[in-house]
Amino acid sequence: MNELAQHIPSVVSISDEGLSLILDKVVEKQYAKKAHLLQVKSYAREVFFITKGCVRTYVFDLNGVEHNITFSMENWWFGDLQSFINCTPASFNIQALEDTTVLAISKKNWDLLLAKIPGFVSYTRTLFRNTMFSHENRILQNLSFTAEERYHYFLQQYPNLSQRISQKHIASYVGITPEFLSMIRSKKR
Amino acid sequence: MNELAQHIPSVVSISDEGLSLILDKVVEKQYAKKAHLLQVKSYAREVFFITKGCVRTYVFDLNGVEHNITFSMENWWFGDLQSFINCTPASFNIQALEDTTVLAISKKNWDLLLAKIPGFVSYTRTLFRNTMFSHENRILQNLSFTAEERYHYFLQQYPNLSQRISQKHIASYVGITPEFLSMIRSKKR
DNA sequence: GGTTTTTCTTAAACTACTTTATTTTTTTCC
DNA sequence: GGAAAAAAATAAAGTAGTTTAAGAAAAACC
Repeated sequence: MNELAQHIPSVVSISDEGLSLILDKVVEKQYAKKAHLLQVKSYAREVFFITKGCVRTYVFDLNGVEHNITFSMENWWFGDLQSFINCTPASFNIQALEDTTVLAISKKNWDLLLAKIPGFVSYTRTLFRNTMFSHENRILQNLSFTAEERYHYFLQQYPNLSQRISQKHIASYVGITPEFLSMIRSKKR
Repeated sequence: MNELAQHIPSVVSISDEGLSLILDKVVEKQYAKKAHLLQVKSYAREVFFITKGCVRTYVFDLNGVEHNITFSMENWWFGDLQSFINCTPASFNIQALEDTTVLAISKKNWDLLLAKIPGFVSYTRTLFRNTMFSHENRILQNLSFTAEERYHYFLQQYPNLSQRISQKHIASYVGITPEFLSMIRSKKR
């Protein structure tokens, strides 16, 4: 829980009681590499703060091809917020890419914390905003960058992650084939 | 103001006093076709609710090429939220594509309404969420759709807008050249 | 209302990226 | 630790989308 106890005060100012109430409401869970934390069409009953490992959020397109939308690693929140907040079926799959430890919070406790702890309201608002801003940036990258530029943007946005996950997954995130990513990489040396 | 007075209660339940206080704090403004409501590097001191006309939000990439990020039309909120909320220089340009009437709200009044009116908090939270969800969808479209599919997605997401704005701007939104959009369109008949 | 400017169309040559296929390297797992 | 499976590299042929150019249509503007 330590990681979350440090993360929240680094984003917003919050009372000690508020912080410990939040820590009270999260549950540690472990997932083996390749395990799924969420599948499309099921319900996202929790969102997660990751303390160890990494996960990918991905979808299948109409042709059955997988596309990685985001990666999440230590000290990031993730989940299918759309499904979680509106209680609708999930549109994303989430899978552990390494053995992964998370802190999970249920919808009931989420709403309870929002109602009781003003610091949690601003904390989550900040998280949402940042997510929105990074999405805006990503849309822009996709419109204006070449494959090679998008790959380098990935490298800087997810430092070290390229050593931890397969190129296949990076290529899917960047929006190209693994073969073409391989070409880009070999050109560089 | 009428349009906004109808829009807010269609999204959240709100007291009559709350609603009229909000209407009190917005200012109607007019912009001629081609006028700019915001330029990159200036400060977004207001966000806007559009009652007549339409605008585009766009950027220049590193090669000086314009890319349209979103269009906004009647009954939509728009603005550079990142700049508005964090008081940082804007990263977007916003330009009227028709003679346009908006209701503008300043940061000061925005914060005042957030503090005073719980209904405004949930209203804006809903708007932010929807924006986030539509961004997620757009990222997915960009990764998995062909140019032709993205064009048809534009047509259904912005009904009627294709009759109001030039194909040049649609092509830029879809992420292709006007020439290729012209080819896609001629193929269809 | 006619001139200028912008937008749209069409087409040919070109390029960034994909597809398919084969081989090599790395990882998984009993 | 060795067999099987998955991932990565390389290369040739194919395709979606770009570039350039030039003419036609529409819109903008004194």
